[in-house]
Amino acid sequence: MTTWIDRFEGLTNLPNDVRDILVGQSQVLKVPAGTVIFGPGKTPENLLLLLAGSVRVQQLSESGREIVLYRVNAGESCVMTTACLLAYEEYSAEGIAETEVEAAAIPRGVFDELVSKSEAFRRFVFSAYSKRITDLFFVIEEIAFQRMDIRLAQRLLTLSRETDVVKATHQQLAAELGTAREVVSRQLQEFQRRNWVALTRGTITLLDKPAIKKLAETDA
Amino acid sequence: MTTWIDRFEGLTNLPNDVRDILVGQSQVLKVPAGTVIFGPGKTPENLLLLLAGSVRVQQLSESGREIVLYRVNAGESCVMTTACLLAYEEYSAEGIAETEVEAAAIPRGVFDELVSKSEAFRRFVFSAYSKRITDLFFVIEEIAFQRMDIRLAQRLLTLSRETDVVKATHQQLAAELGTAREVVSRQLQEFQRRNWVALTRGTITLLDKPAIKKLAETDA
DNA sequence: CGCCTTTGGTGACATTGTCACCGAAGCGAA
DNA sequence: TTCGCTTCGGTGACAATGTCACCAAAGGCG
Repeated sequence: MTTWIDRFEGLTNLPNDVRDILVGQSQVLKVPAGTVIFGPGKTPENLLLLLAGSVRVQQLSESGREIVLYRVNAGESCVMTTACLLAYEEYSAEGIAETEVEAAAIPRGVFDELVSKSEAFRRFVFSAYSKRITDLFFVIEEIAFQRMDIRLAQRLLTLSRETDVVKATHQQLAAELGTAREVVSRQLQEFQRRNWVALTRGTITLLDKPAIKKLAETDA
Repeated sequence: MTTWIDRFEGLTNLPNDVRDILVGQSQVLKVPAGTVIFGPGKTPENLLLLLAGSVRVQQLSESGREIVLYRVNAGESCVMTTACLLAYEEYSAEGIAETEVEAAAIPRGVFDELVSKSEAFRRFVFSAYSKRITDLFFVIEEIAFQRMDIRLAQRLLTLSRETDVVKATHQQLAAELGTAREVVSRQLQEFQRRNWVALTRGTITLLDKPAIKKLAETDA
């Protein structure tokens, strides 16, 4: 029998008893876009394994500025939810459903039981943690050492996916990169001047992806 | 009987059988200052629990610049070593013994066994992961949003500990903060002009800690 | 249509990063 | 000791980025 489990690469080889626990004790749920999955004052009770949609994890500073830390996509687990369960310290990050999200929710107790019983599940969990940590290392390196025009080019390519359009305000792009709106506006104007993009209110159309890609890969 | 285990807050309540495994299957070792504990091309075989000394974890960029991510102190575990064991992706961080380090080394297999058998040990491990992740969130927030003079003031206070002296070159301080030497030099000159510090080759003497502290806590 | 909110543009300025280059401080060997 | 080398720190010019105040255009809504 195939279940949602098979969508997770790290979980395909679980023994049957573990699969049964995972399927039987968890619940598949849907949350609408915009839902705050976790955040200050909102501790999740479950570990989420994303079946569809994506969750944006971002940091809010006291000064009101934001920065996107990473995204959790279908087939990945949101380990911050397990981290939150322990709530080591007050954290200031929050996770928001960017699209409608379908996920398998594993209650805390079941999570603990699975970690105890299954080596494969342990691997899955620790591997997810490691990935997030290396993601954060990457974010730090980008912020500290990478030029803003290169980071913006990279982000535009990421956000456009297979299309040529990015639906986002300059303010939202600034939050993606942890910078100020004016900086994004100026960079986009420069890209426009080079005929790389067309700008309209709320959307950036990529006219010359190869050129943008070339900049994005500068020194990478 | 007291063992090194009692130096770890999260491990004091382990059942006896788990304690026995931990003590019997691990090895206490010492490494000299400057040893690279883990890093690109150097995968550790053990989870380290620090009994004495400290490990500096830092990121190297291709361009040759560095930034200190966090430090692991006595009583803490170096979870990056477990992350490395899984080696999700190639990581570019490295851990270096800042002082002589005494640590309990838990082999990979024993670590896995303990995670499986003991709920308390699981808590300990996940709590350590959570702490590191929140540490990294903090680093990101600092880099992205905090002024350099404030960050330098904070770092000087941290590095001086109970003394009034920081033994470090401007270059080393720049690596602490992920900035350029010139920036550190200029900020220190400004501090000197205000009679907050005295500068000699390789050492910064803090003359007016309260004033430095006041700056460090600006808007905190 | 007119009002209002959101979005983006602009210039001035502060802060931080980069580059090229220099001089001073220490260190070791002759 | 003195010479020569390396490391450390200082400096000015400039580029890139962040901040602030303010304005104008676009779109939504009654």
